[in-house]
Amino acid sequence: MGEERVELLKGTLDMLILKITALGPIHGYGIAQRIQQISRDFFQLQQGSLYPALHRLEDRGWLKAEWKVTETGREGKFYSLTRIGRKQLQSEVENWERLTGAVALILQTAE
Amino acid sequence: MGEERVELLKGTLDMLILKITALGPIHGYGIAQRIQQISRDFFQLQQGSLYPALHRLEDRGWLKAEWKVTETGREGKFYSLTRIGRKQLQSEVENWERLTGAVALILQTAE
DNA sequence: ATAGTATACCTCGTATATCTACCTATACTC
DNA sequence: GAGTATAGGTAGATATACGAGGTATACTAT
Repeated sequence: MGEERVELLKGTLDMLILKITALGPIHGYGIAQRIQQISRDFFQLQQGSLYPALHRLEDRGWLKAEWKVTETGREGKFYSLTRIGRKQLQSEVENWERLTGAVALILQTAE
Repeated sequence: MGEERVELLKGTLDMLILKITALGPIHGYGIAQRIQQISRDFFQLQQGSLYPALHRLEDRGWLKAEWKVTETGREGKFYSLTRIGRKQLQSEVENWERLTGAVALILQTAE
C-alpha cells in the first residue's frame, strides 16, 4: 500500500493549529481530524505531537481552552484563538511565505 | 535597522546544501555564501549549523569531500554530490513540494 | 610591524519540537 | 462482551539548528 510516513517540518505545527482554531472553537481531537481532512490525508497528526503543542500554545497565551460537551455527547476541551494568538498566526504565516519564497529561489537555480 | 532573525525550518537545511552542491563542487564556506546570495540575504547560515550538516551528509554518502586550493589560494574542503546524493535531493524536493502544497491547502481555507 | 577583517575549518552544549509508545476513559456497534 | 472510535493525556528518545567558542591563514590599512 502507499504507506507514506510524512513528518511535519518542525516549526509548522503551531501555525497549522492556530489556523484551524481561527475557523472557530474546536477541541483537540477535532483539530487533528480537520488538519488531516483539509490536507487530503497528507498530514496525519499524532496525539503525541498534538497535545503537547496545544498546551504550549495555551501557555503562551495564543489559545484559550474551555471544557464543553461535543456533538457526540462527550467532554472535550475546546480551544479558541486569543487576540494575541491571531497576531501570532498572522506573523507566522508571513514568515512562512517569505521562507518558502527564499527556498524556492534556491530550488529554482538552474543546474 | 531591519534586523530580522531568520531561522531555518528544521529539515530544510540538508535539501538546500544538496541543491547548492548539485551546481558543482564547492567548499563549505562557499555554500553558506551562495545560500545567502541566492536567497537575497534572507538565510544567513551559521557555521554551527553548516559544518555539522556537511559531516552528516558526507557520513550518509550523499556528499563526498576533497581538499583543494580555492581561487584565493587557501585550503578548502570541496564537496560534490554523489549519485545517491542526487537521488536523495530529488526525493527531498518532491517531499518539500507535496508538504508545502498541503500546508497551502490549510492556509487557504477561508475564515 | 601590527592590527583588523575576511576567509576557511571545526567542536561543544543547549533548546526545541516531533515522534513512538504507552496510558485512561466513555460511547457505540457487532 | 469484544472491538472500534472518540477524547484526553504523559514519558522518553531522537534529531537538528543555534549560539558561543576555538584555530589558522591571507590580505589591507595604518
